[in-house]
Amino acid sequence: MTDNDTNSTPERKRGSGVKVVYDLLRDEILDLVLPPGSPIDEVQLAERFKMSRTPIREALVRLAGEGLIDTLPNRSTMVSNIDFFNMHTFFDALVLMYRVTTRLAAQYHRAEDLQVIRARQAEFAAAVAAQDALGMIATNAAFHSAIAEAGRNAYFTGLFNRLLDEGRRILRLYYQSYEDRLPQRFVDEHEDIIAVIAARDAEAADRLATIHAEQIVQQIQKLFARGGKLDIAL
Amino acid sequence: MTDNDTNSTPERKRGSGVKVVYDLLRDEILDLVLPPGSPIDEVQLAERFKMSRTPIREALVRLAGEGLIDTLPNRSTMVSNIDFFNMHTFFDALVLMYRVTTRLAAQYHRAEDLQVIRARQAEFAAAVAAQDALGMIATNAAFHSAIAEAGRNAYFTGLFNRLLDEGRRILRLYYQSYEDRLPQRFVDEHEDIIAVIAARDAEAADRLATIHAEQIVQQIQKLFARGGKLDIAL
DNA sequence: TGCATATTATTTGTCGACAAAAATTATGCA
DNA sequence: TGCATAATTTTTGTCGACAAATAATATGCA
Repeated sequence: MTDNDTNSTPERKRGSGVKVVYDLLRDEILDLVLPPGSPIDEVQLAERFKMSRTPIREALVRLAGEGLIDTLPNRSTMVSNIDFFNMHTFFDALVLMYRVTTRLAAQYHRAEDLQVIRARQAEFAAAVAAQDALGMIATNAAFHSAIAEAGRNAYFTGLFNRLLDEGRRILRLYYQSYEDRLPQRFVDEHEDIIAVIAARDAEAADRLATIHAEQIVQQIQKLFARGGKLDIAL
Repeated sequence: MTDNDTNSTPERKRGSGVKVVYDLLRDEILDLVLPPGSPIDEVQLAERFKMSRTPIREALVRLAGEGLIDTLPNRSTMVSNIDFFNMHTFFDALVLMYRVTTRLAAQYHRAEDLQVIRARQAEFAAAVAAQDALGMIATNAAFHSAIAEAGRNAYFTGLFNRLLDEGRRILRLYYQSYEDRLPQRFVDEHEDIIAVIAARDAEAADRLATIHAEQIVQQIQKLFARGGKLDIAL
């Protein structure tokens, strides 16, 4: 099965290889196309992407740095597991980042930020209307990520985006069982959040974000039963 | 100065190369041995560590993932700059993480955690007594990192350790000018923090951590003048 | 001399190959 | 047959080399 068939230029732009592999693997992991525990084979990926193992390995190192894959020293690499036992730490962090980023957005956003946020909200509403579960997950994350960007704190957006990624995996699990559910309320809450951000009301933003975040956390917790939440008043 | 002296086996354990390079470069960056803007030359590092460019590059990819170095696509790599213009985002994140990690430590710590924390505090006190500026910076970070570990939230400890790293660079700048200063108060405040953690008083832990964090922030801000702070009540 | 273009040099990204570790299978002995 | 040891296979970590991309330098022309 020699593959030097008719292609004249097997050329892809230099340096683009890692990004292609990284982006695709990342999406496949977050969408559970590669479920937790899936083995990652360098040689196999090299064949699949028609490149040597070097750029593949660089992409894997990056993914490992973000905790999306786990690498055993001299042995196998696999998609990292979802830590159900410590799920509460995820919820604690998610709620706090929802609050902080929304609050900072109310304080520091500029006019153009609101346009982006409203565009994301429109996409989310469209996904909800279309009953597109995967689309809802992705656009919801994009919506809140846009809010975080308006807050202009790279440390918070960094952690938050990571949490949203992990949430994408968890929600993917969730929506596999429930399919489509409780969406319209989220759309309405998003509108309220946009309003208080536009009004630069940091306290209200904090309050609404808290409610919004705990709402979604509770929905997920119904599935992965477990008690207690971060007792932090702000 | 050829150094293939008497050693028969120039062999270093397989897979250990990246860690050596990563750890050393990381320390040199955080201690400002490699100041922001320093060029990173792969070939030069390969010669220095007597290995090929492959493990060097992997170490660099990791460092880039943590934001410690910046990589221009097809061109040079250099130690990332300290973003003085957005220093307030650093302070906001640092204060919040001080609070959250200390609060969680009060809630979730175990007996053995306190032993570790007290050991770190002893090391910090020793560094203060010895007027060892570099030691103070490192042991102070280790002390708070140990508290964060006791809080058992990997998301928070991840961001916090990153902030402590960045703080190590900034403090290194700070202590270069002021040398030794205001240390005993920090030692005392540490003791108070340990006490409220041991008493499992989350509210007090939050309060003391806030004061402690803002204390250090204000000291640094005196140098890098700039107003405003995260207006978040908790 | 001043500037645009061409040549050279430097550095990065990618490749194929080899060796070390671990896993897997085979072999030998009781 | 059962188990310890040895051979084989598989997969990872490392290496040296080459080519593309950029920077630095040289060349030619007005």
